[in-house]
Amino acid sequence: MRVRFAPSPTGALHIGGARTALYNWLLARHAGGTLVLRIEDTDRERSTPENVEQILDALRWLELDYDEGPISQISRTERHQEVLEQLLAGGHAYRSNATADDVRAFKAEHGAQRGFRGAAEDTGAVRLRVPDDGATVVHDVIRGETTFQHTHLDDPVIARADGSVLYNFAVAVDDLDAGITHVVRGEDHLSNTPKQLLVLEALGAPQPIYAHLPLLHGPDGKKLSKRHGAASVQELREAGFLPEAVRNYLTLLGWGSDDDQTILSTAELIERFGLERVSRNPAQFDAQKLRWLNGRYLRELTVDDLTARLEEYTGRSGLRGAVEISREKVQTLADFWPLAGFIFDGPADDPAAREKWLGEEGRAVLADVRAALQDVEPFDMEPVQAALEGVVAAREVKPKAVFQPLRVALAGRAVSPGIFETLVVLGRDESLARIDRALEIPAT
RNA sequence: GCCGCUAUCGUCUAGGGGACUAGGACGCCGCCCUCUCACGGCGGAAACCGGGGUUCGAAUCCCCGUAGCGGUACCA
Repeated sequence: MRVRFAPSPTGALHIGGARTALYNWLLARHAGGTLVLRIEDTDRERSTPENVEQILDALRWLELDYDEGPISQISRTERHQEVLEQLLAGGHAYRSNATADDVRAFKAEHGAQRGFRGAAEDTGAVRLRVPDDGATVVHDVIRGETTFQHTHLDDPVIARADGSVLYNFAVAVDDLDAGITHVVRGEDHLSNTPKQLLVLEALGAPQPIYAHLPLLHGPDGKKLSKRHGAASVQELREAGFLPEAVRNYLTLLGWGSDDDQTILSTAELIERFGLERVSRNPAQFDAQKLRWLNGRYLRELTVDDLTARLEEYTGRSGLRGAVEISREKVQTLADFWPLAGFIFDGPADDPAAREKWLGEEGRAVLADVRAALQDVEPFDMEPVQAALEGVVAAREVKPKAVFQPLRVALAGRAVSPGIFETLVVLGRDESLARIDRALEIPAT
């Protein structure tokens, strides 16, 4: 099996493209086949080296490796010209100066469902000659057979007047030369497939096996964009998702295992993925579910691993203790700092929390807490907990009445990791200092 | 307009003529756990687009309609 991923470098790698890459990768790894990476850069206006680099970077982050390439389509210009001449010489293609207006006029005259046929000229763009009769049938693993009547097809332009080739021609030739056995790509290419098939047929070449994947949409059914949470791999990364969780989630968008299992490691995905079970309906990207899944993966990591990833993500170091007490409470790497940053940067400023918990009553409690913590020895979970529970018992109040004022004193907010854990991570000196500071600030 | 694809809970899906009073997951709601927020556990609400067929019997097969999406570029 030889598959390929062929993005065009006209922007960042979008989630839909990432899923296409992932499916091809899973297929190749499952079958012990070869994944070829080809950069479809025949649109020279929109293709940039920066975009190529971004795509490669996204694939690296997703940990999707390829076996051949990246091959630039532009680098194959010579070969394209050769094949073009071959088609021209064989009468399968012709030059024509017909414009889009000419095509429209033709249809106005012959009916909209009648495909455009041009007359051969000495100059102009190169059009592929579509037979007048018959049909081209696309055999698709996912969709079955789709028949395209030739009479409905326009003679497609396969090379511009300046000689540069167009997508539907280049893709057919490149897949052929690369020995691609399975073309797995988005459904938006289904309608173009007969054109590519016609090129192959004119060349007397065999057909690859096709599989057109359902498209991905945003929560509103529209094209995926940033306001849906993320549209590109880069945005996913910045949002603090783990590549392994993204692989799991993206695979599930359009495919389900036979037992409908949700959490599947990459090894399991490789083991179980197959084209037969790919869905035919478009799927909507659901950032909520990704978050949940990401949280599951996050909690599977060892503290050391998670710490390393968070230190890379935040650019800070010495995070281990804070990570250890926060991991139950975060779903993404991005959730960590808002929750635990106070440990390093000092208490947050939340007037509402202060007002609610550090009034007269709260401060009185805090004073007791301070006294109780002062002599705790050692300053570890158990003794600290015992000391605080002593305050609760002595004051005959609900635990919350003691813990919340303390929390606000330490974190500046009403939400934080567990209070005993937080105290221990901060240490006695820092904890007492923060309590003192809270007591100094006048009640509002 | 024309050509084509698709159609099960809000979302991702299981289902491939009787096993369906339609299963799972996210989300949502309730309860439990509980120092906040989470995590975890338990329970609940929630769907076969509409209409015709075929059949003893359709979520499952066929047709029509409708809707969504894609293509219709000298874009990819």
